[in-house]
Amino acid sequence: MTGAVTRPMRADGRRNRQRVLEAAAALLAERGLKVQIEEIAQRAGVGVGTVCRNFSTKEALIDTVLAGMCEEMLEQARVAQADPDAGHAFTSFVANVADFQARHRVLAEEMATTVDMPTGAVKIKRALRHAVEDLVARAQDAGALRADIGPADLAMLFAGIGHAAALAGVDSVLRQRYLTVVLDGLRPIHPTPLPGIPLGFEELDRLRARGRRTAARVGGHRGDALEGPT
Amino acid sequence: MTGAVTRPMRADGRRNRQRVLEAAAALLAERGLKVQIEEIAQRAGVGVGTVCRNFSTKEALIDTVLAGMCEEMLEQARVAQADPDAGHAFTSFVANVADFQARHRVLAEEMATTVDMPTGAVKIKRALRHAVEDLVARAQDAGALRADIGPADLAMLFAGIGHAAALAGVDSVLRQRYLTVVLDGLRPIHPTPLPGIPLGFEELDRLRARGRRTAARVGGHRGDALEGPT
DNA sequence: GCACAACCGGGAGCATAGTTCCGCTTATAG
DNA sequence: CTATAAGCGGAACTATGCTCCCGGTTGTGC
Repeated sequence: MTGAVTRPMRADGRRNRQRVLEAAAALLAERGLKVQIEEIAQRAGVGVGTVCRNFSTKEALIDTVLAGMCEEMLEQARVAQADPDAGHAFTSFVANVADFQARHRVLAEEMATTVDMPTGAVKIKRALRHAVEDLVARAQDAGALRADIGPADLAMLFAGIGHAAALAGVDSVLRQRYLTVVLDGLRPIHPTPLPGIPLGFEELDRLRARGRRTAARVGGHRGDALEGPT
Repeated sequence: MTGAVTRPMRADGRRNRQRVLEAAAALLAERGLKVQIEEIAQRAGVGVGTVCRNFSTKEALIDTVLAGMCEEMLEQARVAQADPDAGHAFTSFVANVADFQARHRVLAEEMATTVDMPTGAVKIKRALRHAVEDLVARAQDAGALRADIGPADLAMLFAGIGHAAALAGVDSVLRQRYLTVVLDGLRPIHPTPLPGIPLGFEELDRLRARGRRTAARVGGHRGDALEGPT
């Protein structure tokens, strides 16, 4: 499958690649998509050429980083699935994802502006979806989650929470506040029925495929502008 | 006060300026911040030169558009304030803002990525803040809104909702779903107390000022993220 | 109707950021 | 130890998009 058999790749090369990946992850986490290749190279202690040799394009690099993050999330989903208390499994998973998003600004941005999952992360993505479907279904069976919510609804809400979390930045207390509000809204005791029907991942995909065309990977370049409706 | 008295500005010039503003608003709404000046010019039926003469820079143009949007929001806040039912006033205002954000992708994006308020919209912003504070306080007095929420908390949640709404795109039903979830979470009947204290606008400002340039320097703080309510 | 200057269009110029290329360095095999 | 080529750095190249400018057009006052 790999060319590794014929040529094991030089040791220092492999090390550098790893350092680039780490530097990229760190910078993407704290600065978002607008980091420059040169910065990443500098942080990794290599030249830009090295970065570009390992990752033919900036997008490829970002995709690789994101794929790693997806794997991490999947792992958290697995942990949650192992929890015998379905309600707790669900809330803790949601909390972990929100926390994760807050720490990794890129992810939040990605989920915000675009939608394609990158690279060969397709497999991971599918696994993640199944895990989420399972967590949702079990939480609903256990009466810990309102029944009119679908797994993809959750994905959308994740995006929203992650967004608020990103704004809250380092303040984990604020993050918890908003997470709690949403979780309260997801409890089954609520009188207000949701309009429409629970959203599945297929519908979400269809919806996104349609609504996109404006989604670019490396979005706005501008640094500053406006504040909210405060 | 203005120089308008002495020099009425040529009629066609004024008309063109207006058309540019409208084109910009439309394109920003549907495509976000990454629209190009040239596109705007084309849509307005003028040359790029005309755009740049009226608005010295792209940012200035966007700021102007945003200022207009803020005014619109303020108007909606006023309408809500006129409602004698404090609870209904609150929910309808929130719904309007979410809807507004969904229709104007820029606003959502702006709220997402940046924070500085542009232009001389400062006055409008202040008025908007006071209106929101009033709406929140009255809703809480009326027992329609949980007491441990501050007006700035709301601003943060707005951002989250707006984000989810932007993802939902044109689908207003989906928008309604997520809005309902959050509104349910904001009801006062909830058992889960929110951590921290209600967020005021001053704290929000401070937080934002800090968190912006000082990028979230988040190492791996503890392994266990947020805990589910109970 | 005429003169003046405000306004217009769109191409040239400039800044930014990603990608490519090439001569030098250095790990690795024999 | 030497030969070889993988890997390295960073300058040059390229592409994109905002801003400025100039020659022509057109509204406006007389």
